[in-house]
Amino acid sequence: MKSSHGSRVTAKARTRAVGHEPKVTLEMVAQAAGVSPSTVSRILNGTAVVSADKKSAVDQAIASLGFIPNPVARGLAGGRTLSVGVLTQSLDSPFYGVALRGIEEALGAAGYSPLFVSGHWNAAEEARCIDVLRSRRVDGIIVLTGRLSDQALRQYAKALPIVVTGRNLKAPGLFSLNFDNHEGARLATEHLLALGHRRIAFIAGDERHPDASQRLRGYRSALQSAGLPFVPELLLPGDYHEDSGRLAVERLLASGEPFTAVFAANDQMAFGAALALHRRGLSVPRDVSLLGFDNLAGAVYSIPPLSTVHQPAFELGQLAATAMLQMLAGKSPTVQLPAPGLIVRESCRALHDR
Amino acid sequence: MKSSHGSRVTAKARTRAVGHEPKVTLEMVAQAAGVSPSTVSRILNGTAVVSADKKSAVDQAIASLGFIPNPVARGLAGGRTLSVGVLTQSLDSPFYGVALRGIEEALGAAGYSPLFVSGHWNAAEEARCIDVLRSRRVDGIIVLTGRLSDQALRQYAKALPIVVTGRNLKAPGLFSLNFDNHEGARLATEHLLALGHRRIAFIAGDERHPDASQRLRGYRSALQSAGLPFVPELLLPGDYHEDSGRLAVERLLASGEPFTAVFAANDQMAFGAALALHRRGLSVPRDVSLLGFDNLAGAVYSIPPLSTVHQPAFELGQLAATAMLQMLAGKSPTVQLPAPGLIVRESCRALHDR
DNA sequence: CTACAGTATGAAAGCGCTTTCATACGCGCC
DNA sequence: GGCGCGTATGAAAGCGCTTTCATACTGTAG
Repeated sequence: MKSSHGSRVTAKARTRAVGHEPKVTLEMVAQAAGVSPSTVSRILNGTAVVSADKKSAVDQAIASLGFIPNPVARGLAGGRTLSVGVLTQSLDSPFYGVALRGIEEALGAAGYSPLFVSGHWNAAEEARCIDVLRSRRVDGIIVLTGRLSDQALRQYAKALPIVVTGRNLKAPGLFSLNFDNHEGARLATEHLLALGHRRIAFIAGDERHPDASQRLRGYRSALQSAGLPFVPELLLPGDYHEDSGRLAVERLLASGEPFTAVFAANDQMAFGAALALHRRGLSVPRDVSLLGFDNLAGAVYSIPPLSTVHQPAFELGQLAATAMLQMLAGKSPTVQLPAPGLIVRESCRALHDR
Repeated sequence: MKSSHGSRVTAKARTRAVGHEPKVTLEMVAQAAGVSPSTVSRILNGTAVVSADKKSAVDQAIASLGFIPNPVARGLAGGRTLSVGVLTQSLDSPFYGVALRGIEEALGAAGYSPLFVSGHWNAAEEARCIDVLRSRRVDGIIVLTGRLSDQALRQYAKALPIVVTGRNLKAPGLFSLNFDNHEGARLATEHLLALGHRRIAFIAGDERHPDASQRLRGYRSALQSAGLPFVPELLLPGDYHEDSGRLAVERLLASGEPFTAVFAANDQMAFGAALALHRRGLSVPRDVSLLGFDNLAGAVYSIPPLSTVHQPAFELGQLAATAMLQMLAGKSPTVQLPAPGLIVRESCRALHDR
């Protein structure tokens, strides 16, 4: 640091001069209220009983000085940072983006801040993200799906409260919030069945995702309940991205396998499928019925508007955050996700022939 | 995960199993390397010259202990937290989501973490967000558009480096990164003009957004250059959301005003417009040509694939972060956004008649 | 050979808060 | 009335790091 023109200017003084922030500290509050810093801290955190008159004096000092506790100092001293880490897979996912919003809202209302990191569906990267979060001393971590092993998660939960979505595992310090994907897929398939469809293609998601395999099982179990055989040729692999949906339909069309409906394991693949159908001059729903899963914002504006299974992304985020808050407060989470529901729009039609 | 030979459990693994972090501190590193904490800190930050042998001893101690500096303590002591605040408007925006990913990536590569907050297009809320960020001692703030006044931004920049997108203002400690919306809209309009369209409707964005009004001006200036009159009836108000696009087209259709093309100031409104057209049995591009702006991920999979102006959201984020990093390093940012470009897909057709 | 810059390093003082720990002050009880 | 005990409060010790400030130790000029 260069010392400047003769006069001693400390870094601190300089920041003050430039930055407008008066930087009120807890100590100043204590002084103004005529009490000790410990007392102020106790009032701030409700850690102990203080006499009513001191409390009011401190409250007043806080108000008049405009004191805002420094979360960084708090984090160092107390071990709590009032921040919770959120491990998501990508920030720009149309589905998880909404969940993040839910998390932010619920956390913010409680004075907590979320710290988002993206694992990009890669266990090693996710593990690195968790390390970042822990080094930043978050008070807890919300894990949105991802590929970390249950084992790893349980491990983390020993050090820090964890809320995880898309899994079913119980462990101390660990709460999981799961959506009934099986039921959702079953519902969707039944809808198609009820409309008279018998040859329903299914575009699956990556089977490493538990939710993807659950959806597949839901499809199969609806078929089975209807006494219909499972036709392997109608099961197309996908990866939850648009392009895999497009490819799947192209392959299906090329195979010559007859079908009257396509059920995609998520909306993004349904969008891709719609494009492939459109390119072949096939109209939805006249020639082929199309059904998605997730109820993304875009589903309303696809052409035609896509029928789909509603997955409550916003609530998912909100509830995950609520559960975390409950754990942080030492309570045992009680939240539960709403049941799946079908959203019927215009992409499926009833078959009258056959 | 690396596999260890045999069934040996490392000490680290064992401590983890107990749920007790090793918590290596700088002091332990110092001790292990036989130097003082100050020296370790100096090596970590490159703040001063240290002899080569001590440096290597420290480096080795760091590696073998697996030391990770505690950002919280760093933040308290040094005033730097290696985190930068990002004020976005909503986490689940298809456009800004991508920008956030760019920011995360560029920041992460430099060891910084982003702290996202959403202002929801509300100046008061944005101001509150900025306060949160400052109380968390971020080293700088990236502001993605928003409604804060230039004045307020300049003010903030006195205390903290600021990078802002979607504006053109110069101030000390403030860097702005702007996309040429006017040119983009001009380009797009010219494209329609070149295809023979003469009655081009324009669905505008909220005029309070500088970019929205720039796009409108681009549209008008292209019209003017072509010697075409500006028809007020063809200018429809919108708010950048899908539904306003739908409504705009419905109103336009109801008005009876003839038109052969619709240029929406962003893709989201174009999607809404497409739906309204579809509902009226109008085909894109056969009956009406449709052009968007932004080149959202969904534009590729809309039906038909939407021609649009490419706005480099990812680069925008990346470059904003890079600029911030440069400012943080005491340099003056040099980054610049790429020029607008038209993405021609299948939503516009050439007019041969008339 | 002493004196004086110049350097690498260590000791120590914080950063702003939380949390023991200790102290003084009642209070009821035998 | 002395003893123990519970209670409100303050003093002080950290949390893990950065950053003066001071100190040995160079090397070189006088």
